[in-house]
Amino acid sequence: MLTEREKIIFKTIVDVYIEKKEPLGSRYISKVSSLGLSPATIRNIMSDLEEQGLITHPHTSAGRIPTDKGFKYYIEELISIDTIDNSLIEKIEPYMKAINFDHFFSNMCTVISELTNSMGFIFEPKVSLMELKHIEFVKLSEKRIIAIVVTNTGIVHNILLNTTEDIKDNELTKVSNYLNRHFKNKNFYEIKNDIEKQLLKEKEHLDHFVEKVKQFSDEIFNAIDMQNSFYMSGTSNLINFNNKTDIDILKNLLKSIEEKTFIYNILNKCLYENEIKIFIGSEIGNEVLKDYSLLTKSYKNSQVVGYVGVLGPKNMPYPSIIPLINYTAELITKLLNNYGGNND
Amino acid sequence: MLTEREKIIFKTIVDVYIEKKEPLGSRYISKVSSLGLSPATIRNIMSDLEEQGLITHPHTSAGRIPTDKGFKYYIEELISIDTIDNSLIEKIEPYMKAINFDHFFSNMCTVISELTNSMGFIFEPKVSLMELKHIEFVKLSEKRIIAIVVTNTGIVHNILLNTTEDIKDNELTKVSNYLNRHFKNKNFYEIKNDIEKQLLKEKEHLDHFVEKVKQFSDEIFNAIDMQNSFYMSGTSNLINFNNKTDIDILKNLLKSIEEKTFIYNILNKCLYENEIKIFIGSEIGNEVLKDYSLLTKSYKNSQVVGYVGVLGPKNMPYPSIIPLINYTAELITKLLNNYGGNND
DNA sequence: AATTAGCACTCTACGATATTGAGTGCTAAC
DNA sequence: GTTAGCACTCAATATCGTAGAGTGCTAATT
Repeated sequence: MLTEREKIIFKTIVDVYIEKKEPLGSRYISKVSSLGLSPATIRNIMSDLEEQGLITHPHTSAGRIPTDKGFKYYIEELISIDTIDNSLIEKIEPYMKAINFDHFFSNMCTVISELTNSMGFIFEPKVSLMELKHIEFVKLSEKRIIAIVVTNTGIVHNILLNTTEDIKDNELTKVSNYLNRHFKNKNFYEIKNDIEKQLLKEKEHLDHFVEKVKQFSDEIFNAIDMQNSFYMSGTSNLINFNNKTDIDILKNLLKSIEEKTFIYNILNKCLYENEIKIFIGSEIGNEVLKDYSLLTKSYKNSQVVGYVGVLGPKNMPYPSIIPLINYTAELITKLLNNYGGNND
Repeated sequence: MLTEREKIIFKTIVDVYIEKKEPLGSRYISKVSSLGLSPATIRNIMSDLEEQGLITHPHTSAGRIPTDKGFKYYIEELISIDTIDNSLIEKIEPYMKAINFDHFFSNMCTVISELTNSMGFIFEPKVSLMELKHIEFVKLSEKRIIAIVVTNTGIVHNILLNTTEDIKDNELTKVSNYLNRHFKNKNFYEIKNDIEKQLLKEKEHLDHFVEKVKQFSDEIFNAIDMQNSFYMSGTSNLINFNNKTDIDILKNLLKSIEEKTFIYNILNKCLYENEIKIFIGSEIGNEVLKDYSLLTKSYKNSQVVGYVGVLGPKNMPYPSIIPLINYTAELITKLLNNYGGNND
């Protein structure tokens, strides 16, 4: 456990490090701190802090920097996360005008990345938890049909269907009417489970029809389940700092980010989490990202729907970024719920 | 004009430079070339080529590299663009399975970038030239409606509409029926022009209705016109080479690419071009891209619909990449025409 | 007249070496 | 408990020398 004085010194170290992004020496901290202690005393305290694993130094004659554990402690114990700054909200507002949800999500990514100087991302997985609002078929050509599915979040999915035979327009209308009638406002998980049972009931009268519905809906709901949308913006911010970065590491970093798999892995760990989750350096579980932090928060309808977050330098200004992510997640939640509201 | 011998030497220089990506000395070219000339002779020829502006050397004691003009000459005069290699086609095929057009376009970008070790992109602007296949409204909540528009290319657009009053479901159906009946298979340009005239005819009987249709369709067709989709993949390939790249330049490069404006500018120059267009180095018109080349070709329906291309190192293997881009553009053209075929 | 050998010259890349300065750790004095 | 002082460490930077790749020019060769 840290003494009060140690806490003050440690917080100063992290605060100044976040601002200056350089290792801090005892002389400098002594000057900057309000405690009026000499460099030698600061050195002793630093030595204690290092023993506790909160700070470290890159080499013998370098100043101290916080460790991953140090950042964690700083975030959890030493800073208060207040509400978001009003000036930030003003900067977000203009981006909220959007012509559809795709557009809205890209806008949000852009504004997050610009305000945080990091990479902003929004991930929209697990469509299974969404509810069907409307389904519609459009015939493109004789054997090509496009299925359009709107969920309660207002997001529009479309799936190409190839058929072996020419299906008449009125047949298609029958199928969509049937699906809309029976499955509207049910979530995809329920639909996939119920559809077989439901169809068995009809079996007696309409054989060919049942066959069609089954074939289509299997294809559609499986395809939608695989449609994870991933929006991101501000990748170039990741090479803002860290001027000594090896070009090879950088390439791997960009490749990692492009492939997104590490983000999927992280987000899987956050399933059903309500609070903002913070992964610092090695916690991200990716060697090339050891100098970065990832913050993410879920936005939701009735259940978890997706994630919004940032990936940025480990020494990002947490006290202002954390409220921003919280605010954005709430904003998206609010919007989705509004749009998908109870009236139909 | 070059002599036959100069052409051979010059082609050798470019070929080898593309392969080795290093400045070539006279000694090496002398060995590699089949002409059996001594380094001194090669030096004389090189000196002539340099006078013509086809090659240059980074500094006094360095070997020669082709200039932008040199690459242009090489592409236009010295290589034959044959058909695409079969092994490449085999690699593309697995990516053609897609659940919708978004998916298909991203797949194509990925495979292009992987096969060329460059950044692959597909740009889909100018929706005005597309034809309306189907329009449909889905009510999300009392004052929120989502308009879903399918074009003849099979691409699905959706637009959020905010209304001041609650519009009944059957009213919405009327509007969509009206639009589908009158404007199906017309292109967006025609629709925007005709809609006012067309509506005037109806004015007599249905006043409120006309108002609604007009308001909606203005909003919808303008919004779609602004929906330029830009797909890209393989950004990290742009820092593959050029190991001495300054980190700052790299950051600007990524930022440029993220903002895409330079690509828009380029593509505007290519409007209605049928042949593949090649921009080498400074021709791209962007300082940070002076060591890159951009190849792009339009894919099309009845008129130009979009562009597919790559951005990669200036010394990319043009003889294999050019056919690949040609093939991909044809592939997309074929697919779009198939899907949007004449049957409805 | 075209080609080539030979040589002086230029410039980068690389490694070795020295220097500077920031910062620590320890000890002894306050 | 705090501080001053000093020896020590190490990264960063600059300086220098060398090796090597390559050129350009001239004179010799074919």
